[in-house]
Amino acid sequence: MKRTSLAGDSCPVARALDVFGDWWSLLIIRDASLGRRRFGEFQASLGLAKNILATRLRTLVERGILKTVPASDGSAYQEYVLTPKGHGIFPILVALRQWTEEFDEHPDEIATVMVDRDKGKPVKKLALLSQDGRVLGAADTTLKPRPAAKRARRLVTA
Amino acid sequence: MKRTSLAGDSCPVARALDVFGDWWSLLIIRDASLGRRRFGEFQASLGLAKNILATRLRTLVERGILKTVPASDGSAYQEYVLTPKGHGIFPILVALRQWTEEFDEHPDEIATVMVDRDKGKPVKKLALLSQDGRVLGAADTTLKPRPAAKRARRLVTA
DNA sequence: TTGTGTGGTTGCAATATTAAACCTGATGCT
DNA sequence: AGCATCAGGTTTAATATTGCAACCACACAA
Repeated sequence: MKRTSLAGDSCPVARALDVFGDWWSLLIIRDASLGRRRFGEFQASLGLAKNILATRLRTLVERGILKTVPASDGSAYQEYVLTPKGHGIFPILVALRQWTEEFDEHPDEIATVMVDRDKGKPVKKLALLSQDGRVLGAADTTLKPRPAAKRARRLVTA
Repeated sequence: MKRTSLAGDSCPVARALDVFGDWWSLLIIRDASLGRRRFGEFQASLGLAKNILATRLRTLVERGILKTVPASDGSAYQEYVLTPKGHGIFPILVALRQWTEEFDEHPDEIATVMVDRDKGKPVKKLALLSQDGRVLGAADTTLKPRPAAKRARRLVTA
């Protein structure tokens, strides 16, 4: 009767959620992407129980989202930093942010705006483009079965 | 000792997660965006317990992500469809999908590819652009305090 | 070497998830 | 109309996860 795992699911959305789709993981990742690195920083920032934080950090490391490195201040402690796989989550954070900016009932409670570092101006909305450069909305897309490509090997060996 | 709510948080990422950041909601929304509408369809597709599905649907309706409409086949049952606020979640689903496509260890287990309906070709990666059209990565962005604008009213009345 | 901060682990109470049984109104069949 | 069945839930009870607080070990500072 465990919480059902989505790890084996064929839907890529479900597979992503299986990795960091729980209540806290994305917030930890957000904090990490803001430069937080230490256990105590995460705990203070998120206000979650220490045991929960400990297990989340452990599984995020196991799953290759975070890695531990020796503390940057020379002390014997360790720090948690994003791997490339973890940095790849950035667009998801942006998408979540932009959804709130557009649809939240109390946008005045949002504390920050994402700006480009160079000019300091707010970024544009994430754009989904076709290969020939058209902007696509949900209605302009469909899902197709994935081309078999590598899966063929299994059939060959069978 | 309830599950801590993120509703009042000032971070837009947290606010979004508070609305649909639990284990099942995003998958229900994904299904809805694929055209599933009926309780039984969701249940069969997701394989979750019916009581959980019932409560999730109820809260998603309460929060303005889904709305109920009379069944499209003329029967007396109701169906669940996305509101505009719900359709706005589409980019988040795309971002999750693309993360898995890029970083999953077993990409061969992904069943589908998102293509543009016109040409049938895979869509490009979501792009974050500055106002002058440069492509931005995480490192090219910062967060700035939100311009006070409407918040001023509170200060005035104080 | 005594004290304090960091980074956890452990135990327990509260809450959430799950599966399965049950219920109710709608639909279909004759 | 009368009966069976289906869609869409609710209820119940077992199990799992969360949250809090107390505890612990090591690092570091005086």
